[in-house]
This record gives sequence, structure tokens and C-alpha cells, in this order.
Amino acid sequence: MVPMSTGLRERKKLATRSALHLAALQLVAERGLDEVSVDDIAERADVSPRTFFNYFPSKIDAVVGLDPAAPQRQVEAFLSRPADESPVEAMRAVAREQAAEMSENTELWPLRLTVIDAHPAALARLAAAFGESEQVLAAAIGERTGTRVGADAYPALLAGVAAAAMRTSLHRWFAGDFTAALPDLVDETWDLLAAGLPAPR
Amino acid sequence: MVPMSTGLRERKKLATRSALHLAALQLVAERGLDEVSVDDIAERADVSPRTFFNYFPSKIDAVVGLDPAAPQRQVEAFLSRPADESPVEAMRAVAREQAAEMSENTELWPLRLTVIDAHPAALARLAAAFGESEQVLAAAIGERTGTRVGADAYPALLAGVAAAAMRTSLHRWFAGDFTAALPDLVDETWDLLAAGLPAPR
DNA sequence: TGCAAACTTGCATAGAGTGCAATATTCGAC
DNA sequence: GTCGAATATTGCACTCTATGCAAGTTTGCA
Repeated sequence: MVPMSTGLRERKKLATRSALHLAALQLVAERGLDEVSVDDIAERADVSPRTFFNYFPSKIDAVVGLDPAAPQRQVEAFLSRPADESPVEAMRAVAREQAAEMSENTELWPLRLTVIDAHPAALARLAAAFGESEQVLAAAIGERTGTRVGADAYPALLAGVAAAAMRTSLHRWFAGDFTAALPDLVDETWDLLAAGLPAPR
Repeated sequence: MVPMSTGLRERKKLATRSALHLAALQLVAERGLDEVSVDDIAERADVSPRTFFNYFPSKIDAVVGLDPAAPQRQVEAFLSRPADESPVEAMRAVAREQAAEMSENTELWPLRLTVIDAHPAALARLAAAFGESEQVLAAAIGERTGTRVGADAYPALLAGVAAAAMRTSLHRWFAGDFTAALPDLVDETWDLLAAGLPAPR
């Protein structure tokens, strides 16, 4: 159960998914979102148009190409932080880890963010994905702090703030042509938050 | 130019838009999102299916039914706050005003939020709308604080945090069956933010 | 009253997205 | 290696979304 790195079947699926995502990114970068059809993407990735929808529920999802397991991994990382850390500290540490991972593949995230930022529909889909992520994260925060998500403001707020922090950091990374170190940007952002968002200067 | 409350033409357009939005809300509340087609919505609102798309770019937009001018009004409210207020104070005041407005019509927002919360696609669209709103708001914050949106983290972060605060407050309002006063929920949320998100208890 | 601008509608069309059944591939046991 | 079960791919048929365009209505205004 839950194999770490398995046989041919699993690897092929990952490869196909990755090929579809990359094909979508490249085609949209070349021509723009509206000039690219699902058929185009499937053709470049060497699968049938019908197979495309076995991997992504929509065209825009293939462009954004987020890992559907990412929210769950984020939750696990958060819950396994040392118990003496405050929720904010733990969340911040998880964000820094995530940032470090994103920085590792020096090609994928910059390409992704560049394409996404140029297309409002993709930006919208990304915002929606962050929103979904927030919900499972809020549940985890509620679990850790012993508060109820509906009743208390804290869990949903911290989840929302964490998502905003990551989005802000990613956007600054992009705006600076990916020359800065993403984990550093994340740290700066969380410094502002911990201080209660003091006015600049 | 820019008439406050104008002739028959303007009023009819607003009425049609409102009728389409309400029809979408009611139908989706009755049957669920996938059992409602654009044709159904147009029929209940007594316009042709083609006219539907003169008012909303997609079915889900009709369900969510947000005012496309809202982000701009938010920006204007923010920029016209007294100059001695800090950005956080100004943003918080704007949020409280918005909350008060939303509470005024005791039918619309509760129905909206109930329908939206029951349908992930609508929730995603709402998250995307908040994201769009953040962008223009960030520009305004940058203007007020004299910082550059791409270079400095502050404007985008405060905009993102403000959006998270509003979403959190709306969700708590909904979770408590709309018995609480929304402006109070907003205040509590901003208290947490200003204190740097201290751990509960 | 009558002209111009703005709105509605029908028609045609491209493309997204889904269910279903047939085919092909991989896995695991032997 | 071979075979059967499980899983993945594909083609087909179909519905619905969404948009451009042109013709017909309604409204605003002089």
C-alpha cells in the first residue's frame, strides 16, 4: 500500500501527466491560452484527446499543473512540526520548506509562474487552488490548536494568511525575474505578518 | 457623464442582471449546479439564452453574481480614508464598511453564500474574484504608502491579508447561520491580525 | 417625430467536457 | 514465460458552454 516509487505503470502515469503539463505550458507560452486547444496539447504530448481528460479535468488545470496531493502533504508537514512551536512558527517553517522545494527545479516554477501571470484565467485557477488548499489547512490548524473551524476565526484566518504570504512571495519572485532566493522572500513576508503589518518606513 | 441614477435603459439593465443572478441562485439552490443550464436560467429570467451572455461571461459568474465595479469602489473607499490612518487601520475601516453594506440586504448575501458554499466550483470562482480584487487593491496600497508593488512585499501582502480577513469573516457568518453581526466578526478578525496572529488560549 | 445609439435575439459554429464500450498494456502468481 | 485480473488508452456519440455576426427592437434625445 502507498508505494514510494513503484513500477512501470506508476512511472508512466507520472510521465504522461508531466508531458501534458509541459506541453500545455509551452503551447500557451507560444500562442496564448485561446489559441491552444485540448487537442493541440494532447497531440504534443502524444496521447489521444480523450486521454487528456483522464489526467486533467480541464484545459486550465493542465496549464497550472498543480500537484493534487500538495495540500495533503502541506497538512502533514504542518502537523509533524515540533509541538513547542506556535501555529505561526510552524506554518512559517512549512512555508519555508515549500519555498525551498519550489526553488530546486530552477525551470519549472519560473515557467509556470510566467505563463500563469500572463493569463487571467490561469491566475484565477491558481487563486482557486490556493483557496482549496486553505480549507484542508484550516482543518489541520483547528486540530492542532484545539479550536473549531466554524466557530473560531483563528484556523481559517491563519490558513488564509499563509496562502496570501505564499502568493505574495511567489509574485515578488516572479517580478524580480527569479533572481532572489524564494525562501528569503518568504521569510521577509512572515516577518511583516508577525509584526502585525506595520506601515512601511 | 457617469449618471448616478439614470433613465429607463440603465434601470432595465440592472433589473435584468439582477433577475439573471437571482434565477441562477434559486435554480442552483433547487437542483444543484450541474442540473441547471444557461438556457434554464435565461428562461426563468425571461430573456433569450443569447442575452444571458451579454450580462455574464459564464454560468458560474451568474451564480456568484458579484458586482464588477466592487473592486474599484473598494479602492476609492480606501484612498479616501483620512491620511493619519495607518494602512492597516484604513483597510480595516473599509472592510467594516463593506461588511455593514453586505448586512443591509438580509436576504441576498445569505442566499449567495449558502449556494456558493455548497458548490466547489462556485467557491473557486469566489476565490478567483477575491484574487482579482487583491490586485487592484495592492496597487492602491502601494500608491498610498509610496511603495512599489513588485519590489516591496507590503502592498500585495496587506491586500491578500485583507481578502483573507473578509473571506474568513464571511465564512464564519455563514457557519453561524447569519445570526452574528458581520461587522463584529470583521473586527474580531482584524484584532487577531493586528496582534500578529497570537496562538489561541 | 424621427434619427442614432444601445440592447436583444436567432443562427451558426468551435471547442470543452463526459459516459460508455472496446482495445491494449501492465502486474503478479504460477 | 504464460495467463488472467486489473488498470489505462482510445474512439465515438453527445450535451453544453461560449462567441461572432447580422438582423430586428427599444430607448434616448434633438
